[in-house]
Amino acid sequence: MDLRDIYSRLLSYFGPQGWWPAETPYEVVVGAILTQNTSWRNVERAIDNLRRYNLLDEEKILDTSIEVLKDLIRVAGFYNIKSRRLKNITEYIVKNYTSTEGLKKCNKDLYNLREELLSIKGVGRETADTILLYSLERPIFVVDNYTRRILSRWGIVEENLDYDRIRTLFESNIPRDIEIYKEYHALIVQLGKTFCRKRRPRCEECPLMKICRS
DNA sequence: GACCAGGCACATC
DNA sequence: GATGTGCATGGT
Repeated sequence: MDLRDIYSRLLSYFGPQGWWPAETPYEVVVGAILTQNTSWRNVERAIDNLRRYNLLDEEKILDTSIEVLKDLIRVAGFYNIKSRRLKNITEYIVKNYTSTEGLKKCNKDLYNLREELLSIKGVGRETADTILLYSLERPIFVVDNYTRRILSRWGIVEENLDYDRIRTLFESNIPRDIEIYKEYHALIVQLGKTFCRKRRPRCEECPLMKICRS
C-alpha cells in the first residue's frame, strides 16, 4: 500500500472534493489565513461577512480599518492577529504584484516564490503552500495536521517528522500534477475530519484498510 | 467545562 | 533543532 494506492482509494471512497472552495485567487489567500487552527465552518462565516460588504478584494481590504476587519472576522477566532496578517499579506501582494492575479502570473521560480511568502509575517509553511497550490496553481504538496496524524497512525512516518520531509515524501511518490496535489490534500482533510479527529477518531470505522488504526 | 479546529510567531533551552 | 505558550471563537 503506497501513497498512490491511498490516493485512489480515497478518491473512490469520498469522490472528488473540488478544492479550494473560493471564487477568486485572492479569496483563497484570505481563507488560508483565516483557517489557521480554525474550523472551516467558522472561516466560511467570516468570509461571508467580508463578501457581504464586498471586501473580498485587495484594495478594499487595504482601505478597511483594522477595527472593522476585526469585527467582520471575529467569528473565525484569533481576530487580533488574523486581521493584521490579512493586512500584511495583502500589502505585500499589492505592493509587489498589484493583485493576486498579478502574483499568479509572475514567472518566478516556485521555491523563490515560496521563500517570499514565508517572509511575510503570519505566513508559515502550510499557509504558503496552500496559497502556492490553490491560489497560484504551483505544484507543491500541502501538509497539515491531518496529514501528519494519519500517516503516523498508519505507521508510515514518525509522529513528529518535519513538515518538508512529509511534503517531499508525497512529492516524490505521486505524479507531479497540480490537480492531483489539490485533490489529494483535500481528500486527506476529508478523511481526517471523518475518521481521524483527535477527540473521536472512529478508527474502527475507517474503511480505508484501517488507515486510522491507532 | 474540557477539548478541539484545514497554524504561526516568539521565547527559551 | 526541539519544545512550550499565547492567540479566540464556536461546536461537541
